[in-house]
Amino acid sequence: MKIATFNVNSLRARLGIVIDWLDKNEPDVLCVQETKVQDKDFPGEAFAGLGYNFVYRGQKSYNGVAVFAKGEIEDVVFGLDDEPYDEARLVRAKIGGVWVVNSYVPQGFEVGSEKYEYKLEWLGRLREYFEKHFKQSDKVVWVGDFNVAMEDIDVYDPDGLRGHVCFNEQVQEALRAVMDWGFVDVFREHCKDGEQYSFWDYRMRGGLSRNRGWRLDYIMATKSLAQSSKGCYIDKRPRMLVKPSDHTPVVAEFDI
DNA sequence: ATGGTCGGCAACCGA
Repeated sequence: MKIATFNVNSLRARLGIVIDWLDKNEPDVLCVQETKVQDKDFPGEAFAGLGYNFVYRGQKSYNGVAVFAKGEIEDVVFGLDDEPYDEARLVRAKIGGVWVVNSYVPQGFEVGSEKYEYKLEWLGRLREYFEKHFKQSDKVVWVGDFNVAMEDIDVYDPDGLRGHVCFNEQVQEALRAVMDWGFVDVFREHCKDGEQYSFWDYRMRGGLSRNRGWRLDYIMATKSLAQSSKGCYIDKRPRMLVKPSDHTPVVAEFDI
């Protein structure tokens, strides 16, 4: 099973890129974030034409998640377990015997702000979510834009960026607490190198050419599932296109 | 170099 995650920064603006990527890479599952489209305007026809099933939940202007799969998508539930549910940031579904959880973790604005506190609380609630709905022995793959870089090698300038809303000990501990429920960082299992990023800020001049990036997009798997992973890679090809997202896809293959 | 660029959507917000 090949599964991918991609923050598309508007599905409609990036529709051609996403369709082309799906057509060429043929993942069994693609999870996307920041679709930025209301459900009534979701561009589903293009994906149906490729033979993909899909579920989605969006809102006006911001957020939005979707899951595309070759197989049946079952037991779909959007959002966390209590208010605010944030249905446009989280979805779980069962696909081919694997539980897929697609999340768009709040970015947090700046340390000390209400949005930052919300981000920390959100990660805390996500830990409870996994405790409630799954067992560590289940095959669970948790993917998405986590808006946290875990280690120094996951950002281009750790000393300059330390304290950033996506790179400080507090958010790292919050994400670590979720991971400690029972997840393995599949990319890191296969690649110990630095300078392996999935996000480059549009505002950073020459950010991509100088590789001034962050690894914010993850594929996590429960231990039994991670043991079956054959590989994991970041696909930078979409960043070479005319209208790239600021993120790029991360892909993992499992021998199941 | 205390900046910069996107997308959505109609003035700024979010990233």
